[in-house]
Amino acid sequence: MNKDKKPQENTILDIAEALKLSPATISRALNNHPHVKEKTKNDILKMAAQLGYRRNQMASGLRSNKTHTVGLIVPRISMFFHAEVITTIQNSLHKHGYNLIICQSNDLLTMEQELAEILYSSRVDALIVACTLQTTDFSHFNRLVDSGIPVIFYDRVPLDPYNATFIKGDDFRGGYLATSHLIETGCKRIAHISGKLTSNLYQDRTAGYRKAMELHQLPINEDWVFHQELTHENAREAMSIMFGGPVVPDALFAANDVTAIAALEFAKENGIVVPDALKMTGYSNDPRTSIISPSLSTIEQHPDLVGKKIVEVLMDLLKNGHENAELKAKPYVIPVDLIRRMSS
Amino acid sequence: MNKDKKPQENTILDIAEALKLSPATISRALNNHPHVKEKTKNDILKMAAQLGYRRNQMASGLRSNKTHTVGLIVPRISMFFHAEVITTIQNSLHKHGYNLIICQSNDLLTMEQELAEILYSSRVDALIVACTLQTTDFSHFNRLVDSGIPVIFYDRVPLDPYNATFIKGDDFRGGYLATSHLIETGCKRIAHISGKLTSNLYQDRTAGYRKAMELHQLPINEDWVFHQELTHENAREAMSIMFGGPVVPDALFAANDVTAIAALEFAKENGIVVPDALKMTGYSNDPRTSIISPSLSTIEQHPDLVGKKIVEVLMDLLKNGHENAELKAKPYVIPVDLIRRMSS
DNA sequence: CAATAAAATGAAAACGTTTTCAGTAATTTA
DNA sequence: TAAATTACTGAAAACGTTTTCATTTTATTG
Repeated sequence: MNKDKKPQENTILDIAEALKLSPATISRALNNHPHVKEKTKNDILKMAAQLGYRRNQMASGLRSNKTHTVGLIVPRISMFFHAEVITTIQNSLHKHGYNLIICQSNDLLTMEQELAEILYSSRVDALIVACTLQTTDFSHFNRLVDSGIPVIFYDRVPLDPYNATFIKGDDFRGGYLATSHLIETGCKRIAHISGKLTSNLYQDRTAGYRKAMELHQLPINEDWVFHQELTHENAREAMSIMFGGPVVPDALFAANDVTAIAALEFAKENGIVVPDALKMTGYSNDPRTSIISPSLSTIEQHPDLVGKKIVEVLMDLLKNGHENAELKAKPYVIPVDLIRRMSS
Repeated sequence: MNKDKKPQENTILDIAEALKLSPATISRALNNHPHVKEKTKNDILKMAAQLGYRRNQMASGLRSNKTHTVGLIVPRISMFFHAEVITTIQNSLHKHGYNLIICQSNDLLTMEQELAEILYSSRVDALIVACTLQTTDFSHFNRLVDSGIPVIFYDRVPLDPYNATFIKGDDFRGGYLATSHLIETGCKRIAHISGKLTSNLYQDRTAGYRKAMELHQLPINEDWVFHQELTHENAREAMSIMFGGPVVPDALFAANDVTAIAALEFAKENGIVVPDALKMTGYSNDPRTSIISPSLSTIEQHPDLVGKKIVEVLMDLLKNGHENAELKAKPYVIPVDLIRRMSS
């Protein structure tokens, strides 16, 4: 191993000196700027490799005001959907030569605000955000937006018109598909456990549910429509309320898989046979839904497509700046699909 | 919103000018350097807040050679264990004022090498790595180590003596616990599906298995010990080999949960009743293991403890430099626990 | 072959901090 | 009160790039 006193980094100046060229030329060659002779460029590249040169991102960033780093704020990376989206984003960004700083808000608004500040002062070139469920005010992103840093929202996106790009799944269609499917299998008394309506996700999924019911002229029992935090416990609670009554549902559309799984467990424990007595669908295609028995029907959100689209839009934004107003105007909607399994 | 032509960033110079002080003093105050008068410091802090000042990390990093950013290379963030570890790392680093750049190698050695290069040139202050299963040569990290950048390995760690800190689960004990448990429930013909022995993980888990068998004077049928890539398909293949023979195992210790789940599915499909005819344990406590029926016994690796320890060691390394040779000498081993469930 | 245009290179000034060294103000000591 | 400390502040030089503008070299044209 290197035993020199100073394992000094080789800089652009070292290359310049070795080749009797100016640092300016070296810089240009390294960024393959058009106006540098082919031969000199090759020489420079060769020498750079030989000296083990690595660009100092900080110096570069300081001067050019570009970090080649993108920030990401997400509620929790352990949520399957997000993990998949992140993976895709990361891999595609990598191809474009960008780094990704991933931050978790733990679904806490204060954390989200703090992270936005930090990423701002880290001078990320762009920011990708999946909001907290509580986020209804977006002023903590203003700083970024005002500074001309592209901010892209996905999945959980602003409800009010906000001057940023966003990419979302077709939650309305998802709700509609899930509910229609249950109706087609012959169910008439369809319950729905959903999240708080502060989030676009649940507004849309619920709207899809209502639309499907309406189209098939089925009445909605409002006692069977829940808007609550989608935890395991809340799901069991809702189930016990519904199945404690005189009339019980014959189907359940759960707005996420955690709830569906909890409901299924409750059913199994209480002798409610799924799918005979109760048919069910979840939402997100969490890996657990295919493992549990009976396996759960659910909605596939195509996290890979979401991730791809995010990067695609992002690169466009970074290249062409914000001139392209059209880009910001229209939200991108990623299609969803129903996955039929044993539970329905 | 700000409609000025230039929403210019306020710098340290703006604060200096506003307060008729020198930039040096501002810098000191902002880094609460001891030698600055309490009153001036307060003035400066107040003015900084008023001007909405945010330190420019790149300028700061360029000058001080510190980025306050830590790199992380991990095979896949969607693996439950890693997702949990990362979450803990991120949250604790955040408290210390550090950012985390998370990268996925997709379990590809070439990717790992490339990422190490990139993170090096991004000048991360430290690097945390969970290696690829194929990684047996670690020279791509030399560059970092030689430059004095702390490199910490966890989970999948170098086998050969390598000049870096590492933190691992007690895989030997995990293998031993799982196997002993199966033996205690009365099993005698215990099979073992494990990963390739190029990784410390499987070397140790297998060693634990062998030790337990030996201590209880049970013979090991080497046809029932598999070392293969731990995929769904391979697991089913192994099962079909074992259960195609004249004598069949009465227990299986699978070296990860994916394999255990696949094996359990195979058993269910082929009328092998778990746990009556076959008892099983997995490894990692993936959320799916508690959902599947029968629920799978497994080994809890305490990802939160792993994450905490990583950051603890890292901070020590960053503060005290590498002088503390003792730190590097001894590997940190995080305890594991057996979780008993219905499958055994 | 001169005149001009185009291509390739260089000199030097940024970018926003931190830090060394020196200097001034405030405090203590003799 | 002068001398010697100590506490605080400032001037200026870094850090390693990129970029503007000027300059030199090379190619093209009439």
